[in-house]
Amino acid sequence: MADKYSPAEIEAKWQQRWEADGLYHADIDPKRPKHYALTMLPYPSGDLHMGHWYAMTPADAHARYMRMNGFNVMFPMGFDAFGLPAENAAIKRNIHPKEWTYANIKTMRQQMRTMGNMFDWRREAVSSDPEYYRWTQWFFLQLYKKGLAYRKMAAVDWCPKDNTTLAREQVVGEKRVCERCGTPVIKKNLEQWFFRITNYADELLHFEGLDWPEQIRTLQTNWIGRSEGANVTFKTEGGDEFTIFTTRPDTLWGATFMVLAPEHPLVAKVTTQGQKKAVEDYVSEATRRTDIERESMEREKSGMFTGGYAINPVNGERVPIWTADYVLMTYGTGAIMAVPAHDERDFAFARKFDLEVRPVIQAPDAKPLDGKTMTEAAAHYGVMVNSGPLTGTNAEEAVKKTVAYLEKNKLGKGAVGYRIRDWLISRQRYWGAPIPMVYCKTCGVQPVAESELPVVLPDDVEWKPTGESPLKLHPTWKQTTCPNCGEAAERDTDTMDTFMCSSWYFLRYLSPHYDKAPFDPKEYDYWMPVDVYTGGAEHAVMHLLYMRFFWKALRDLGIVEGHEPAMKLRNQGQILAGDHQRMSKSRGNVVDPDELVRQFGADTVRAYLMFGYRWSEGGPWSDENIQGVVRWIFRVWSLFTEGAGGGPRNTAAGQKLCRKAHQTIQSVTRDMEAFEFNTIVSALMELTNVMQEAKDAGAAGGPEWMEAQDILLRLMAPITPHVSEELWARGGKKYSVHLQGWPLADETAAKEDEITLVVQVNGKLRDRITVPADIGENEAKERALASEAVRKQLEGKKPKQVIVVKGKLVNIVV
RNA sequence: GGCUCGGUGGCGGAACUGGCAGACGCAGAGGACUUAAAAUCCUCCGAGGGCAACCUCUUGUGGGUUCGAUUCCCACCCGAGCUACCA
Repeated sequence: MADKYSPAEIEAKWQQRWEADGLYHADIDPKRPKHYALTMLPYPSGDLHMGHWYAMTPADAHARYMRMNGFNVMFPMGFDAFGLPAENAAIKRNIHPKEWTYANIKTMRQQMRTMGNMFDWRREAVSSDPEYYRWTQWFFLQLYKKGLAYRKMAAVDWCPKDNTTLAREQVVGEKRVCERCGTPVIKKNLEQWFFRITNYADELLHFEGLDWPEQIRTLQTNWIGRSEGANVTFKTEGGDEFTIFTTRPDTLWGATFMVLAPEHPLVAKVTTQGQKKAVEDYVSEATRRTDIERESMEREKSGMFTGGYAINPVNGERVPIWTADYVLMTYGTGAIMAVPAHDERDFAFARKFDLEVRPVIQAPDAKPLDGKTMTEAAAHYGVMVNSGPLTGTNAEEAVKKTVAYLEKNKLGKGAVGYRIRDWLISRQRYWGAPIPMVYCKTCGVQPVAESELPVVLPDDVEWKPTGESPLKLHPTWKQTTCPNCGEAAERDTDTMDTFMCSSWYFLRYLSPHYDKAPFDPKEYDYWMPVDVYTGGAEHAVMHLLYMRFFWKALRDLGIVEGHEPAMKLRNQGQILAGDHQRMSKSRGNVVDPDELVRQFGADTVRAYLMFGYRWSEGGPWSDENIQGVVRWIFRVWSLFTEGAGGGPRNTAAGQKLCRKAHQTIQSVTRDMEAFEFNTIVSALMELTNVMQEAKDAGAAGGPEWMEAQDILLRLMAPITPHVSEELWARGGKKYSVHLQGWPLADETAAKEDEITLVVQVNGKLRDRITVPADIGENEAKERALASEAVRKQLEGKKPKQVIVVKGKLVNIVV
């Protein structure tokens, strides 16, 4: 008698059994090839939501697939527990961040267990544990010693709501808002810690050997923003040298004024007595403007003539020097030559202040440019005109020849500019790893001794943000002694950007409790690098870039080997609410996975998330579509638990089933490799349908039937681990289905012996004929020409050409 | 403005290397079972025309290459993401 499919019962049962047996423990085993499957770890900001399920369960399915293929698979999980999300949630509820975070971790751990994933929980790492952040601090010290961490005063991005500085990468969107809370950021002059990610700008552009999505590589490449050009040294009339960066050295003869950033050190010096007041006013206004909300900033050009002049080194011309805030102190040299005829921004500036526009590049087939009448800059390349010795040089070589000319005459040289800035890692927040540095009145900045780590984050702090670092307000915490001279000194009271914690978490999974180093070298040697990394594309220029930088820095420190931490990257899309909006509590459109698990079981939720969407795309949640998967699992259940049904043995049906089963192995295997889970589930549904047909035809119980059952359960095991295990056990097979090998397709069995040949006339479908699969070209042609429908179409006309595509079609051209 | 990705039935989505467009599902229609409903099962299901065999149209729009284009090329429209005074 068939009993009812009861997911709640069987899922709990198997989860307990797997746990008790340590079925998913990943231990070093030199006899088996390893596979490190990593999925991005969650912030413990509250409940586990649909996005976590969508990211983690297909990743789990793939990890399980690798395991069935003979790999020793490690699939660890942890919590990115420090940082703003947890802290803000805690503030809102007036609970201490530590209490809130650890309570959430406890709940989320339980929720994650209901997914039925093959996480090895013994390897769990929590970044807010002292045994974890001890090593985050240790890494900071290593970077500091290598000169990759430095402190400087700079105009930095500040979030007025979260009361902290942010890295450039964490300021997003048109309105330049805080990545976490959406508040427009402002600029503040502060002394902060930075990591020299710019040292690695060039290397980070290289993705050789990495199987990463094009999209991520493009985003990172654009973010790094490499541009080639030249540095050219100009002299002021007063004799001071200053260097400008340009990507268009070929326009050097068209420079009609110079622009210095308002913060440029030379501004004060070149300013004449007559312009002094006006320039000082402009500079202070420009500096103040960076403090005002960015939103109100207009694109209208502003600037002030300094009264000073520079000498153009290529032609000795006297060029006026201006200062304007459209030139940024943080890019290039903070100074430019302005070529209004060929640069949009310079053009707008020149028109506004009535400065000369002089064309020096001419497009070959266009009317000669006239600086007086031009209405927009001509930014294209072309033939150089009015350019002294280089006049006549054409587009392809103009830039190169100019650089060569500059170098030969010692006027400048080729140079490369990058858009990326150093990574600002200081945060004026409580819930993070304290920066392990000490300030001594006599010895200056001193690193905490490694033996003193971790610098423990105190609990008894007024942790609500005030704009000052909470640790600064603690009565005693910051008081310490100088590691160098032993006199009284003060600790750094900022904490580290949580992206620092997540830049190395995959190394901590190797040995989360190891206390001699950040990781156990034995584990490292076996498991690293990460073979497959899965997660959201929104981390393209944050976590995914930081992580690569961090790894390269560790490599140069001799801590790790190899150039990249994760070889293959796959991104999932986002699950939206049914109304195509992002799920959010404020919109009230959140679908609770716990509720769905109660209603349908984890297997159904897993299978639906894999079936309903192209994984890389995501899409809106649908309560209706999940019904298809509910029915499918139920049909599979019935197929295995109901009696074989009577009827005579039907060999044709059995053969068809056998063929379908082996074809399904082929397609599911192919799609697993490609992370295309939706077509995996539909292929499994098709196989189920053919099994039903075979059963109705009386083939149940036969050898093909038994084989198909075996194949279906193995193929389903990664997708729906619980029901597969249950039906596997009920079939009297050896525990566990998850320890079985992935089925191998028998090519001969999968082969069709008859195929449908498409017959076209002039590329239009006219007939379909059933022929033996191995039909020869000539015979196919003959049979097609013999077709009734074709003869009707031809009306006696002679075919001009007949194209035969083996196994596919015959096209008759008249 | 720049870069990137995408646009296929009422809906989610298939289509491997240029070769039957719409697999697999959802929703819908009709039928079986039932006192009835739910569940389940069977049939139909891109649009238009035709009693029918069948014909015509159809993968954002317009061109092109090809025996043949959802797939390749060009232009344009629309949407999403990233970026934005980066010289």
